[in-house]
Formats: sequence, structure tokens, C-alpha cells
Amino acid sequence: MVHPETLRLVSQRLGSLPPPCAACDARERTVCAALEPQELAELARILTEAEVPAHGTLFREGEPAEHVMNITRGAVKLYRLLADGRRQILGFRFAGDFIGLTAGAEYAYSAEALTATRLCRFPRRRLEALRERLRRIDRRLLELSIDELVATQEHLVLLGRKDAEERLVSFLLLLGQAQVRRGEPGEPIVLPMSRGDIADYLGLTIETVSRTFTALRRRGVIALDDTTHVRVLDRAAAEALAAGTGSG
Amino acid sequence: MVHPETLRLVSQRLGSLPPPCAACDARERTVCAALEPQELAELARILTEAEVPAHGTLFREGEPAEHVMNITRGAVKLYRLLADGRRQILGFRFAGDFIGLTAGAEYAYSAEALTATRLCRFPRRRLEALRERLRRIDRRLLELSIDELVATQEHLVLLGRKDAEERLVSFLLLLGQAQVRRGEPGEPIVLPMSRGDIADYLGLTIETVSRTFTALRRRGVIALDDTTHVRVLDRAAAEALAAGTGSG
DNA sequence: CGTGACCTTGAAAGCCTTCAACTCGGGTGG
DNA sequence: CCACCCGAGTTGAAGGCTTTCAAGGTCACG
Repeated sequence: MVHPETLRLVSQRLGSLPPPCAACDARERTVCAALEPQELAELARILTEAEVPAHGTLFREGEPAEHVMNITRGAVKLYRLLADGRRQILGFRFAGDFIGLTAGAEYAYSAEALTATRLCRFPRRRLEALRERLRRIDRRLLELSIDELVATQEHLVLLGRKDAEERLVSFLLLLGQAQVRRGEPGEPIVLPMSRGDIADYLGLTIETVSRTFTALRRRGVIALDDTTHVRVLDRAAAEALAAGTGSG
Repeated sequence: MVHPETLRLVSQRLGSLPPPCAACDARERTVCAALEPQELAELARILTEAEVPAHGTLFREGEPAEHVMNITRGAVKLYRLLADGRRQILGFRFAGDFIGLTAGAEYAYSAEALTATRLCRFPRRRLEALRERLRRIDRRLLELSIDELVATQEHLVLLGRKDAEERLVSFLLLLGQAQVRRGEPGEPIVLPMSRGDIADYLGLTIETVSRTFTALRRRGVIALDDTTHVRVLDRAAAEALAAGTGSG
């Protein structure tokens, strides 16, 4: 059930201790980070691993929320739909990120894999039981939840008060920062999602996203090596746009 | 220091036990709800009460986050600013709501009173110390944080994918629900905030908000008793708009 | 009764969307 | 092996929803 790579990494790090998952304890935005080895061992007992192919569904809005999970490999989009099919992407999540936390019994949004994705899943009911013993879990989940809240509030400002160029640049800089945070190079910025996904994240249309890429490229703010690889050429201009320094 | 009304309500509920605050333990979105009497007593030791006049500032984005707090009376707006002054209101909070939770050492947004407001404040450092003894606190804060996250995601859909009418109707219905949740009548819907505040919440301009009110009124979806009191006349139409049933 | 803040309304302008055509690259089947 | 097809992305032109600019109205307050 547990992936060989997981076992390998784990034995390096924790000796023979059964681990929650290899990626988790090394990364920032996971349940496991900040837990003690023996607490990790407790967690490990209830963990299962899962693989989801590119474009596969992790879960859907309204489904019973049976697991919370860490992404240990790949990339995921989270989204909500309106009745007539309009879609708003709430965020993208990558290796090391944590998803699936809900207030009620059901997921509040849908999640789909952008690329082949590996998950480390914790059954909610069993995690619930562990809470009594592992106080740090609630503390940790609270930290993660607040981080997510702050990021969502930033997204709110983007959607409510930024124009198309500012939105796209903000998004690119965010992706670049996320790459650095998980130990990858900051450049080029990799876009594992489609233009449609970007549009639904930024509250724009595919065409506007495309045109805005072109405009930024022509002005020398960014360079597009290909559709999915971006470099920031004029960082000062980019950061001014993202910060909303009034057309400056 | 503790308000007389607080004391009166408290003695009714908890006998002579010193309470964290009267409103808190009766309301949903507070730290205190779901705590045991003796835990409340612990909390009470670190509590202070504060009054903020209408339009007064509770705290500003970037300030050291010294307190988390419950609103026990009044209404508050939370907002963030862009460098050039554009403003996005993140949400409105009312009696019974909880604010000020942050990941880092500083507030992530600013908070201003819409009306005269009373607060029940918990110094963060001392709350921190209590965490070791009162496990339920983290659990409770987690619940509150997740609720807030879900509400913010809903706001994201509103800003990213709804048109002006849908935004305004969604907002009105939300306010109505909030009134019911805190035990007030669902109608009329009371608007303690200005048109400018509504605009900055909905990602629109004052003029568009005003025109949209007029349009909804003319179509018979709502009635405006005066600037600050709204009734929903055609609930089916209103809910269809809010749900985004494609121009239905 | 003047003043100012807030709200509403009108007209013109602008940014983004919609509709449409075209390019490019990969997969497929003849 | 290559024509064909399809999805994804780009670009152009027209249209629409919201913004901007401007003016007028109402009410509280000095």
C-alpha cells in the first residue's frame, strides 16, 4: 500500500519508525510538520496512500468528506461551480500542501488533479479519534487553516480590485514564490494548469488571459519560453503591478 | 471593567462564576461556545472589554496582533487596501462573531466599527499560555477558522463569477441569514454599512450598487423601505439570482 | 438656512467578454 | 508515413456591462 519511495525516504529519516508519509514531514503545509516522531507513528497507523491520474477527480463538492489529505506529488486545482456551470477556481495546491479540511460532513469544493498526483490520506473519523491523544493536531490544522484563509483573502483583493494585468502578474509571482517555498527553482515559473484554469482562477476569460500574457510579453515584463514556462524579466514592474501601485 | 449588562446576563446563566463575556457563550461564532464552565472561568481571567465608537478603528493591517476578540455588540467591517488606495472589504462581522485570528505576529487586515461596538478581547500571549490547559480552544478556533474560510470561498465565487445583480442579491440574502442566525428577525434586512462599503465588498462602484438596487426594486425582487432597510419580495427570483441559475 | 456627506441618476467611455477565425502540435488511422 | 482531426492557445472585431465623469436630490447638522 505504501509507495516504495516513501519507505526509502522514511528509513533515511526516521529509522524504522513507521512514517505518516515521506513528503509530509519534510514540507511546510502538511499536518505532519511540527509533530513529534512518536506522534507521527500514531498518524502513520491510519494513513493510506492513493494515486490520481492527470485530470482525475480527488473529490467533489457535496460528497461526504471521508479524508483529509496531503499532496505528496503532483498538482491539484480546487473549484466551485455555480448552478449554470460557471466555475471559480479557489486555488491550486502542490506537493506538500494539505487539502480536504471541512467544517461539515461534506466537501465544500471539488478537487481535480492537474498532473499525476500522489496523496497521503487520513480518514477523518480515525483522525477524529486521534485528536484526543494528539493535541498538536488541532493546533497544526489551525495554523494551516489560517494560512489558507489569508491566501484566500489575498485572492479576494485580486478578484475584487485588480485589473487583468495586475491579476495575472500577481498570480505568476505567487506561483514563483510557491516554487521556492517547496524547494524548487524560482525561475522559470511552471504552469501545470491550462489557460482555462488560469482564467477561472483570475475571474477572467481564456481570451483575456491570453491577450494579457501577450501584452506583458510585448512590454518586456515577462518572457514566455513556451506556453507553460514563464520568466519575469522586469521584476520591479511586475511587483508594482501586483501591489497595485496605481498604473505605476 | 466588565459591562453591567454582561454581569447581569452572566449571573443568570452561570451563577456567580466569572464569565468570559455574556454574549460569547450564547452565540455561535465565538471562542467561548462549546467550552465547559470551568474552562470559561479560566478564559475569564484574561479577558478585557473594550468599546469602539462608530467609524472607530479596532486595529490596522500590519499592526502587532495583540488580541483576538469577540464582538458582543455592534457591527464591524474587515478590509485590505492596495498601495494606491483601492479597498476590498473582506467581510462584515456582527455581535457574536469572532475576529483577529492571524497566522503571524501582525493583523492581516484592518477592522473598523460600522456602529458603536463592544468587544470582548483576549490577549494573544495569555491565550497562548492557556492553550496547554484548554485543549478545546484550538479545536474551537479551528472550527471558526474553517467556517470563515468557507465563507471567504463563497465570496471568491461572488467576485470572480457573478454579475452585479447576482452579487448584490447574494449579499442581501447572506445578511438576512446572518440576522436569523443571531436571533434577529430575518426581515427587513438591515444595512448598517454605507453604499461605498457595499461596493467595496462586492467589487463594484458606489454608482453600480445604487443602480442595481434600483433595478432590483423596479423588477419587484426587493423593496427598499429606506436606504438601510430591504425586504425580499420575490424570494424565488432572489435565490435563483444568488445561485447563478444563468439569467433565470 | 447654508453646508456637506451620502445616495441616486444620466451620459459617455473603457475594459473585458463574446463571437469568430486562425495557428500549432499531438494523436490516430488509413 | 502522412493526412486528418481535435484540443489548446492566440488574435481580431464587435458588443456589453461596469466604470468614470457629472449633476441633482435628500437629510442631518451647525
